[in-house]
Amino acid sequence: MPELPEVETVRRQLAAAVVGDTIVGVTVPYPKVLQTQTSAAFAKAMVGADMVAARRRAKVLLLDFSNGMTLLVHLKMTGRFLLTDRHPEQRKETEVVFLLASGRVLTFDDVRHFGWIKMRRTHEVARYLEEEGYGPEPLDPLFSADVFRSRLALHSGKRIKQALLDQTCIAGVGNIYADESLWESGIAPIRRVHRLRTADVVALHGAIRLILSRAVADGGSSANDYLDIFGRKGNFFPKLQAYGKDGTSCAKGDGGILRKRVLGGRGTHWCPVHQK
DNA sequence: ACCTAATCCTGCATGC
DNA sequence: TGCATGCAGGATTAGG
Repeated sequence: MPELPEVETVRRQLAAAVVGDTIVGVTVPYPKVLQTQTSAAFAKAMVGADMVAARRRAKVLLLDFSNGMTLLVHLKMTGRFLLTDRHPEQRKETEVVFLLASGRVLTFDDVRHFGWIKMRRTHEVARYLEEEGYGPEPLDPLFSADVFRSRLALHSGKRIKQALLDQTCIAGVGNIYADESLWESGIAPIRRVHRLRTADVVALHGAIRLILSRAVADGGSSANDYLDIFGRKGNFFPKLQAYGKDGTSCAKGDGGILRKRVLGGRGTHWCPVHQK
């Protein structure tokens, strides 16, 4: 399920491979994915537009076009862009097809139809994001432990796992990297935020940045469905130490057996020995 | 203020 | 083999 590292990987690939190309045709086999336009209006606006930038905020891709519009794309769990040299075989999960001037085809697929695409004027995107209230970008150099502490203070009564999943607290962290960061920093997911000591916050801050940057460097994790725009899996999955590791012994070497329980509706994995 | 359940949706794993 | 069940989950929302 795409989180910051997976979305960032897709962003980089689109920036390198698609920016500069021009959309020459659009079809929308699954119009419900478009949250702000009809298929006809969408196609009319996009045909002839050049992709001029691929940005990201939280888990949202921001694709800027020369027509002054930006596509905001959320992959949710199974959304994916796929870039191919020639027109792909028809797939029932394909939601949007972009024909490019280069002759290549970019599709947006989503088996579970959770993802969405919105269109906004590029100059209004900053305001849109402001209204969504996303928290700081964890890999931003300005995201210090102090900033993290002040964000957490807005969620003081929650369990730390749920604060990490709240995009208004910190942006881009999802279920996998929340569990990994808590495992790395030795904090139990059920801990209340206001019970965290400064040293805990500093450790967690460092763990989030370390793990997310490593995962970005590895092209993300393919735990279930994630594929990049070339249909390849990410390389970080084998490096996960907590997610999906329930029943196995803790890699910290403390003799703990990782457990799993549902917390806030999300499968949560942790080591009962070193995570306190 | 916080919690859980339901919702959206399909594929896959499990169990009988 | 085939059928039913449940589980996975990002984010939002309704209800407790």
